[in-house]
Amino acid sequence: MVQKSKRPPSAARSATPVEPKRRGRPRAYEPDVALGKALDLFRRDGFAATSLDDLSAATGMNRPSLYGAFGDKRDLYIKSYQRYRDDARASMADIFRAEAPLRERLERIYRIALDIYLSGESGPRGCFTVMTAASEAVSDPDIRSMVVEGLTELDKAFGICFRHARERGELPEGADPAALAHLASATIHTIAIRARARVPRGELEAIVKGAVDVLCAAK
Amino acid sequence: MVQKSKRPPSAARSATPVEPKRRGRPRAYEPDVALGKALDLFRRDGFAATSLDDLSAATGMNRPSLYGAFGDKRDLYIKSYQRYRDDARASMADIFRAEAPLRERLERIYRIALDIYLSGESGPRGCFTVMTAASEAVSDPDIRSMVVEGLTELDKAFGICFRHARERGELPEGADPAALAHLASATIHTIAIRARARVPRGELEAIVKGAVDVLCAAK
DNA sequence: GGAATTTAATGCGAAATGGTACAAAAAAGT
DNA sequence: ACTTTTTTGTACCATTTCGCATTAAATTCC
Repeated sequence: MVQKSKRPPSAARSATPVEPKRRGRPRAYEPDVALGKALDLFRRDGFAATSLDDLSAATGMNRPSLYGAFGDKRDLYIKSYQRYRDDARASMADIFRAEAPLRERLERIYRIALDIYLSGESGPRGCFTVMTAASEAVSDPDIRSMVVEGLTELDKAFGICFRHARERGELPEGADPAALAHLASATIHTIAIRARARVPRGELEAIVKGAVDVLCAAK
Repeated sequence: MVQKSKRPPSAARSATPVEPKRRGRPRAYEPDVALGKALDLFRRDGFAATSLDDLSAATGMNRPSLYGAFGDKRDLYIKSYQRYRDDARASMADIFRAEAPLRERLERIYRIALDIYLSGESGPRGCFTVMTAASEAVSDPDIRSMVVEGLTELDKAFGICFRHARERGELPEGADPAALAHLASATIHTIAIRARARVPRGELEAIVKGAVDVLCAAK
């Protein structure tokens, strides 16, 4: 009894306009909700320490249903990670796309990042990529390529920010957008790690402020 | 048959001058060597995915011996982590203590870091703190305090570097040593993560170079 | 109402896991 | 030679783990 048993009220998420009248017994769960619960668990405990029983309890689906809906444990892990990346990308896309001064854009990105990393009922959940996916990346090529993709995507988004800023005169001509972008990504990574170690938000914000100051005043 | 069965040739490590004639059956393993093997495993697979059988096979000790020598799995994990931190600290201590120009010190630190993160027979081993300890930190207060300690230790060491550099005129008066130190730590963290995702050394070195350029030319 | 279809629920089973009991082995002391 | 002490090696136990086979339930189509 984890999920609410509402069925009629349209779709829970975006791309499910009208259910086209399924044939057999109706599902007792909403896949998107279940995937979100699985994501939370994987993010908290990692791949190995999360059992199918845990996932079953959290999603409200019994194991065979889980298996039928998402495949085996690794499939579910990968789908969870995809979902995490989609969510994270969506929550940052607007800011990266917006036309705002460099400092403001950075501050907003980092605020979002802190929200993501620090949320969680049983302690800060940290970043999926940093905390568990990177570990799996060594031995699993598929996860590895997702991690690399995520990392370079962030680098590129920051890179565009800094290039923009340089063009607008917010940064001197000699500034190196790629290097600054890597430092901006590194700041994301360092606060993800520290958040997981329960460093309080105030300290993380101080670290972010220092980083933003340096990045906005580069050479 | 993992460890070599040499007994007489003095001590393998530092603080074991002369064995004072132990009473019972002699050990078939050298604790330091065994701990190193355990460390490698934990670093590669994390806490949950490393089984006592794996540890037993890698160390050449059977489970009861393991248990007797190091305690239960968590004890062994913590001792492995302590060993890792001791080793890492030792390999960087000289550089942090040396009187050298800022850029040179940074470059040497990062070279050591890359050596540590990229070594490993079955893929890059990454950083213990970043890859596995931080994950455990949320739920285990002891591990958490070790992680926080390690992070702040690195911050402080970098902080001293930058403060020194400012006093010597390598950095302008307005430079903020603490902020720069956090960025230097963040660079350590980002290369640890990327190394784990098998990003090739060349790319990591490029990231480091860019970071060093920015940090040495701060405001 | 009955067949077809899709899902839920129960539960099995083989393997792995963390931990330990217990006897045999190897050394030192007497 | 015999006891004492310490470690090894085998085997075991209770639990957990993942995956699936099978049966029961709920819905649509005819």
